[in-house]
Amino acid sequence: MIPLEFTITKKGKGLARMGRIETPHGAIETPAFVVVGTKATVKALTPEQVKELGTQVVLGNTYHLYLEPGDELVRDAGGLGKFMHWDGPTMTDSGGFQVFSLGAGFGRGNTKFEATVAPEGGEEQERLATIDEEGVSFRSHKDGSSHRFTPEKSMEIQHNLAADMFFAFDECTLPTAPREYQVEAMERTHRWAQRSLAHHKKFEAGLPAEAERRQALFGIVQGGRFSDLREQSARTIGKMAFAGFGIGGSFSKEDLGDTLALVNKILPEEKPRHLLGIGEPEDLFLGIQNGCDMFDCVLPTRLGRNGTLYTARGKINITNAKYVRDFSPIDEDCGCYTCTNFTRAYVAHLFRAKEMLAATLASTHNLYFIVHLVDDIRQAILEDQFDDVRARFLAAYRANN
RNA sequence: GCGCCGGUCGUAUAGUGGCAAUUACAUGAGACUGUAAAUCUCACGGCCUUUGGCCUUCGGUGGUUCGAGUCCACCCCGGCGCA
Repeated sequence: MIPLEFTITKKGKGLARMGRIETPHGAIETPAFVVVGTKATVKALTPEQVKELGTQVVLGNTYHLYLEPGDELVRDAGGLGKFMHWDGPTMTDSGGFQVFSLGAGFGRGNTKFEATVAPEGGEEQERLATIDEEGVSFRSHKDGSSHRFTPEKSMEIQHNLAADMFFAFDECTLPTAPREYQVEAMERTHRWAQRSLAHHKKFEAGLPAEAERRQALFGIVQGGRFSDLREQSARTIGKMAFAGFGIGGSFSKEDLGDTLALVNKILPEEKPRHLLGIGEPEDLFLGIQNGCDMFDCVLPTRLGRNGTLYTARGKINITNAKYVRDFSPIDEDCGCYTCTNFTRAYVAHLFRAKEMLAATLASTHNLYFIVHLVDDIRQAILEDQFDDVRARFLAAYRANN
C-alpha cells in the first residue's frame, strides 16, 4: 500500500493550494496546522481536547521519545499514536532540530530567525552536541549520558515510533552561521537525506507486502538565508524519492515568503510540503500563499502556558494587571471551549494562582485560534477569497500591536 | 514592676561601623517560531544630565563617630520568662 496519497483539490493565487493527504490514520485537509506533542503529549491537553479543538495531525519528537521513554517502548506500545491515544494522523521530527538547539544554538538566546537573534555577549556555554560527517554525538539534557544519532539511527527510531509521516535526519543551522558553514551543513544534510532514504527503503523492502503500517518519509530542504543555497537544496532534495518535503532551517523574517516561493517552485508540485517549526499567524499566510501545505509550531502551546494568548486583535498577555477584572472572553469572536465558557478575569486568576487549568485553557484557546486560522485560509482558497481574508485578518490583528 | 529577646522595601528574611541595604515570595513589564521552556529576562524608595549623580530611608527622639540599619541613652510597640 502507498503510505501517503496527496491530492490537490484547488489551486489558489500564486503558489497557494488546497489539498488532501490520505494517511493510514485518516485524511488531512491542507493547508493544515500540525499540533506539536513532543513527548507523546500535547502539553496540558488530553487527546480528546486536542481533537475537539479541531486538530488533524499531531507531531512527536524523535530526540525526546528516544531518551524517554525510549523508542522501543513506544514500538511495543503499538506506535506513537496508539501509545498516546491519538487515533488520527501523526508525524515525527527526525531529531535534526535538536542538533541545532543542543549544538550551535545552545543557550536560550538563539532561534531560527535572524531578526530575533541577540548579539549575546555572554560566555561560551558547553554545547551538548557535536556534528561530524557520519552523524551527531550528543549528551542527554536530562542526565548527561552520551548518545549518537546518524541518519540510519534516526530512521530506526522513527520506524519504532511508527508515525504516518516522518522526516529525514538533517542539520538545522544558526541564522548567523557564515555562508561557508551553511554550504557545508547543507551538503551534509543532502548526503544524510540520501542515507535516510536508502535506509528507509531497505526497511520497507523487509516488510511483508500486505503490511498495513507504511510510513511516508519526507526529505528536508535547508540552505539557511541564502537564496541560491535554498534553490540548490530544493533541487537536490526535490529529486530524491521522498513522499513529501519539509522546509527547515533558519530564515530571515523579511524574505521568508520569497525563500518559500523559490523553494516551492522547484519542489515537485504533486507532493506535500511541510514548513517546519513555523509559526505566527503572519507566517502562516506567507507560507500558504507561497505553496506550503502543512505547518507545525510550538508557539500556540508554549505562549499559552506562558500567558500570551492570540486574539483577532493581536496577542495579549493575560497576566497583565488590566485583565484582572475583565469579564469578557479572551476573544469575542472565538468559538473555543475557553472563550465560550470563561472570562479573561478567570483565566488571569488561574495564571496568578498558578493553577494547572490555566495551561489547559490557554493552550486550548491558542491551538483553536491557529488551527482554525489555517482552516479559514483553506476555505478562503476554495472560495477565491485568500487576499481578502488575509487583508482583513492582518488589519485587525495588527491594529493593536 | 524586673529580666531577656525582637521591631529592616507589600510579606518573610540577610545585614553588628562605609549600605539605597541580601534573598525569597508577591507585584509590574517583556521575551518565546521542527519544545533542555507550567520557562526565561528585566524592574521593584524618589528624582536627574542614568556604566554616573543627588535626595530620602532600616519603630521614635537624641547622642557617640569623618561616617550609624549596625554603637550608646531614653521612649513606643511585640514576644517569652519571673513576679
